[in-house]
Amino acid sequence: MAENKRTETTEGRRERKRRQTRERIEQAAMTLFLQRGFEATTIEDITEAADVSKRSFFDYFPSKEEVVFAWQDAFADRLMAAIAARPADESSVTVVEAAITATVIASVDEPGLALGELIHRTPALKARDQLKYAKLEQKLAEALLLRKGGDPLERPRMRVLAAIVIGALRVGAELWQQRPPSASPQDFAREIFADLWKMLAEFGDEAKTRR
Amino acid sequence: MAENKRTETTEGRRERKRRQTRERIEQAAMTLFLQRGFEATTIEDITEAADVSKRSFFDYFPSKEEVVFAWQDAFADRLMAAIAARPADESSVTVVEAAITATVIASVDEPGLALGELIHRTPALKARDQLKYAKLEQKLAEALLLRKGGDPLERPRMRVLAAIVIGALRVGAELWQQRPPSASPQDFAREIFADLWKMLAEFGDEAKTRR
DNA sequence: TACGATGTTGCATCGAATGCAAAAATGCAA
DNA sequence: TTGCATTTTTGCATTCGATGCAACATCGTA
Repeated sequence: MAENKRTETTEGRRERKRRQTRERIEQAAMTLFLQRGFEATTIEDITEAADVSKRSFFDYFPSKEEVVFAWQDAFADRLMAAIAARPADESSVTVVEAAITATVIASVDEPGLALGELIHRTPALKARDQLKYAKLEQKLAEALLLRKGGDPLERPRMRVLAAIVIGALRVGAELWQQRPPSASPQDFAREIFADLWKMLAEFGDEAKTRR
Repeated sequence: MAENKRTETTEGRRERKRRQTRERIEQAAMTLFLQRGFEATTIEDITEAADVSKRSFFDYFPSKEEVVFAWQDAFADRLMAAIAARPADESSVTVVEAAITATVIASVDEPGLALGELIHRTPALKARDQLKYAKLEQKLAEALLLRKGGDPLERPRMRVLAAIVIGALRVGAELWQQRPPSASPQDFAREIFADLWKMLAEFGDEAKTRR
């Protein structure tokens, strides 16, 4: 396996080389994917470009798709950390807005946001992408529930809140790609959330005063 | 190689046999999937059980996964129809609740709901499953937007509403599987939506009266 | 230095998926 | 019925992703 938690050992040449190789594979794969498409790139193309054996690829990544999504675990981890960092007495709504905004802003420069196009036009990747959102939603719900003391009655409620917010994140990500890079991510996030809460209130009222 | 002018005739034996074969493959595949798992079932297992050649499988389904999800197109179609059937002056909230409730009730007896377990424990299928929800969400948003006259300003709003409702549908589907079959689907759907709208109003208020 | 642990590679193999062309089944008309 | 065109089914070869295994290389350390 990849990362091994070695307590007192200095990172030797082994670990360094391994990390370098991993990065070389990742780099080569990304370049080729963006250049000629995901399906049109074979594992052999990648390993040749990265100068490793075809077999070694699977020592670093469990599948071709995982290369594309490897970076995305970082986002989920950051989000969890951002949630944990909020004061305990804040409302769920406030927590989730602050945490997501902070995480998005911290991740907006990362590579991977450029992959949106590639993912969008590759069915297999699109499916995997949605799965990522689902996992994120699950984690978010769990983290929010934890703040509520793990009360089982709050569970569906937090699941729905997570679904709403991640849904907004997805829609927001789409809108972001269509906007020229003029607007700052801060303002954009603020606006998205303001709209979201307003909509929620409106939909709630609409349902309340109906019939 | 002239164009055939009389192809629009009645359904002959050809079409009938083809549909029968398709159903035979589907049936065999489902049985084997539920019996020994998705990955553990090869195409050859299926085609042997269905008594067709291995090659013919791909004449009927583009991939192994598609067999599992073939039935799900029907749900989306029904939902679209249910939306179209609502009076034009109803609010989006009312429309979406009525349409989804009707569609779920009409589909609750179908095979495929039994597949939840299988899908849940097969990563490849889980990804595909999420993609299905994404497509459904997209379609729902489009249908809702159409009722608003296609006003581009309403677009993000309807996208978010669709995300919320489909999110609730996902959570609801999970909860449904955990409930004993004592409660009727009608009551269950009513309860889910009542909770949903209440939550929306609460989250909206929470955001409004904050800071 | 020598030994054990870890990393890398080649090789064989399986299974999904596609292209192609021969063979079989079907529909149709004379 | 028979002959012919169209569609369907099948077998075969091939590509590619993925896995298991064993030989080989590299590295850290006793």
